[in-house]
Amino acid sequence: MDYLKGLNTSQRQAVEQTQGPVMIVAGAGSGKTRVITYRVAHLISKGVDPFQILVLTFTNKAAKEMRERIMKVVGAEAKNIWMGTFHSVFAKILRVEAHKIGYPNNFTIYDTDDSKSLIKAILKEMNLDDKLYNPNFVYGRISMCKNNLISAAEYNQNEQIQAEDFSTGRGMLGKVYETYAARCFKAGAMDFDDLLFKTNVLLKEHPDVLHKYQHKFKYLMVDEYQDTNFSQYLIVKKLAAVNYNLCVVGDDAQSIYGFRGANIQNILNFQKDYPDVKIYKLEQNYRSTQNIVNVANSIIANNKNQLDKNVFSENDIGDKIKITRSFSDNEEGKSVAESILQERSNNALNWSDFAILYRTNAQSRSMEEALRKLSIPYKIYGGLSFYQRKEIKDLIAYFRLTFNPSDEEAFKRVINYPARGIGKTTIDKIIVAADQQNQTMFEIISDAAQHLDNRAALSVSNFATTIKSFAAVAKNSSAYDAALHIAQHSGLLKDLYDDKSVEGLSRYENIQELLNGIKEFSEREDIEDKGLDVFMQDIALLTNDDNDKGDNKDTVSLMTIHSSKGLEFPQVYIVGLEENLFPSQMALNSRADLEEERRLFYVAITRAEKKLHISYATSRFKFGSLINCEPSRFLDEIDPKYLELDFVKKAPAGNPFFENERTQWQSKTSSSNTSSGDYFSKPKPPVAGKVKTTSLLAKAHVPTEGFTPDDTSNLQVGEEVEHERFGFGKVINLEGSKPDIKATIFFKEIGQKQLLLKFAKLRIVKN
DNA sequence: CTACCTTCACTTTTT
DNA sequence: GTGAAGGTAG
Repeated sequence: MDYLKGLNTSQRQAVEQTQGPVMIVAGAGSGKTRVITYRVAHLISKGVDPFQILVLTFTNKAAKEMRERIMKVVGAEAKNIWMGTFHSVFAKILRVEAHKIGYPNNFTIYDTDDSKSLIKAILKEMNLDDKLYNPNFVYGRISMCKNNLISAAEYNQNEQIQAEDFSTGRGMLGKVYETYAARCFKAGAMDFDDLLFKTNVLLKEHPDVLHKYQHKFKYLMVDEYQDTNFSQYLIVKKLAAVNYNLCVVGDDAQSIYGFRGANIQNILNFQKDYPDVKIYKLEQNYRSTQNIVNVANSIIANNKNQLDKNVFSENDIGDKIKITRSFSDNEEGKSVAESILQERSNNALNWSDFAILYRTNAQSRSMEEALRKLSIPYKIYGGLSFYQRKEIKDLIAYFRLTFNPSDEEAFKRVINYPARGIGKTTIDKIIVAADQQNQTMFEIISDAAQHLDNRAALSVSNFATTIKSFAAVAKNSSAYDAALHIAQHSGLLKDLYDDKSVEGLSRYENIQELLNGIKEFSEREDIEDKGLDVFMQDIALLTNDDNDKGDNKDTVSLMTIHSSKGLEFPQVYIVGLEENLFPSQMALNSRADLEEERRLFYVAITRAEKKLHISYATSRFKFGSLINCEPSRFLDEIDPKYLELDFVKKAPAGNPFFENERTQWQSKTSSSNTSSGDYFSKPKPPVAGKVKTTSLLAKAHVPTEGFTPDDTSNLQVGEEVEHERFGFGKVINLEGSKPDIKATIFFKEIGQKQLLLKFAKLRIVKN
């Protein structure tokens, strides 16, 4: 057992304790992944069938990485382990069992956009104010309910919830939830939360199914246990209730998904659920310097609610943590980019040794700009994933509709894209008819003549025929052939091809890339059924990093702190340490939220191996206008002895961040303006006050009194006309023939315009 | 019905 | 500053 040699005592104990409940409390950088990897390898080497091992992770990235590492130890057998995110594993199980709870096994998975769009539609149909019933709020509320296993029926029966809703004027929320659930069901669709919620329903209502999986999975492991919500907690608890071989791994200090329903109590209370649990603490950090670990500890010490542990490092003491102040977000980007350039050449590092971490995706822009100006290669992780791009979602919507014509969101997405003359009025009629007849929208258009007048009925039933023909083609073709056929015959490919703008070109390329991906899938030899329907099944669960073709280019990494979890870099820059940004403004209302932000900062700090840089700006653009920023309270929580401030010669007594803010800021500004070698456009001094844009149409033309449009069918080039809003102008060209004559008119106030004479209301000015 | 223009909301984080 | 949504001219 070679692999056991490389482990320290507690790591090794955790690996060898394969029976019964086990909790591993793993501090940051303490070799957690190693332990899980070896524990699984150990199980297999002891003769456990990989098919009986279930490993649940939180992100696709973690699952992928772990599988690769296990593969290195135990070889190809690792492929047979059940390993994946909660969502993907239970989606896979539901694909087998869904019919037992009334869903088709080929159910669609609604992503967040689909869910919100459905909620908006429902609010509109119910005539509810979408300010009061903000779709984001409603979605969050429904999501929270599902994560806590509160069904729509229970929601409506719960007096406390009802009272609360009525008191805030949102008495219809329960009805919205109910309708939303019913519409998803009707569409044969599950949203993200349903994948867990319905798994719970399945296990509860079908003891035989529960029994089957309890016996199938003899060993369970859950990574990032601190991030589980109640729904996930209960699934795990039920599945483990026969064999009790449940091992959970986590770090309460790194619980950062509370906003998504994660319940930190799940890990804090694990011992209560399993009194005979064996607990192992991994406290030695192998990743970071002592300075970095100490800073992280000094931050997290400000939180109250946590498991007792003492993370330490025996690595070098290392450099102090460098704190940089800039006067604007752009300046911050510049200083980070310059610092990377310098650190790289001083220490002979690669670009990939650097990461820039931020609180919100919006912050990436100023960083990107600065990196680009210095020709530093970078890659942004997260943000809009490939599969969330409009054109990709459009094509996938066609696929979805092909296999599940009930899919309402896919239907609405493509019914009139590319344009086929089916407008809002027609769609509204379809919705009403579907509701009245209790049929799906697709059923209505399959029988269009019944519900619509001639012209609309024709275009709509053509659409239905097209989709049905796709289904026929898909049945007998490989995924790639089917996908290509659909892309072509839906008109989508042509529509994108015709768009020669820069964005249009990139959209077309994206579609090509998706098709290439499907082609690769079609050519895989490890899968038997290579139909497009199989390719489609989990596409909603895929995220950005699943599309990476493992191209290990040497680039600086940019990402949010959330997506950096589990990663490590020699040098880390954490940017935007400002009040209302980090901690986020949304987190200032409760102690629990603020503690979560602090844990987030802890996660960020502990990504760094050798050197940590922190920066903040005293002003930044938000919502397009400039605001002033104060340094984050978290900075004050760091013991100054670990810090190096590059902007204060000698740290003033007391709080080093607030003192003399103004004078320091001014000296920084003037010095940076005089510094040479400026690759940047002149730093713009922050302009106090508003930036006003003057609208061209600010003052509309006031028509001459008694304005009445003339008959313009015989209008001639050179004549002067007056338009109600555009003012006075001269006809400079006429083209086309009656009644579709198009006139080019030069208006004095607003410039040239093209107008169709049969519509335009013009008065001919007589000289 | 479509195209364009104006307005407004948006920035927490992800499966 | 950006993208979606709604309004309105053609």
